[in-house]
Amino acid sequence: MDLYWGSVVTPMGGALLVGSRQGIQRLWFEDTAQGVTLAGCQRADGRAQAVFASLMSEPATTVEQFDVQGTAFQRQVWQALLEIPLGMTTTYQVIADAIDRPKAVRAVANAIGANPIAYFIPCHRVVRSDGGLGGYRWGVERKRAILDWERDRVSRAA
DNA sequence: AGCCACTCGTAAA
DNA sequence: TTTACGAGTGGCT
Repeated sequence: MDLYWGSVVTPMGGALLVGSRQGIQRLWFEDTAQGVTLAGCQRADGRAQAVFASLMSEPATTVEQFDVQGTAFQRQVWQALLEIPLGMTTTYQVIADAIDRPKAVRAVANAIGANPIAYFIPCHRVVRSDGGLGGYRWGVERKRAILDWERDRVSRAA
């Protein structure tokens, strides 16, 4: 199997990263990482941190860059998330339209909630059509914090 | 069968 | 204007 795991420090707190030779499998924020199974994984903090750093400087653009498991529908949704630019937000409805399933908004939201790779598959950039923030598996406060942090980063770069 | 990180139309305050 | 509620909707367990 050849799975490794390690702790990494993200701008919004510690996280657990699990990966294989094919790429990251999961990235979970530590304070809500209950349920993550590390059985059969070798601890390799250095490797995890290197992969993390590389993704921070060069964001992924396709789901193939990760070793994620999911249904065809979920992978399609996650791919759409990777196309949202840093510092921008979109809505659940826009994602549903983008994958050509305009009526499956709710299913899209479920798929987004099932995203196994926090932050790098940017589910935090999806908000409600009515202007509300929507939900976040790791707490809406963190969702807001990530969005603020990203906007700040973009404005500094400009 | 039942659960949802949604959305829209309608209605009441 | 804002808030509340019902129904439509579809993937997933």
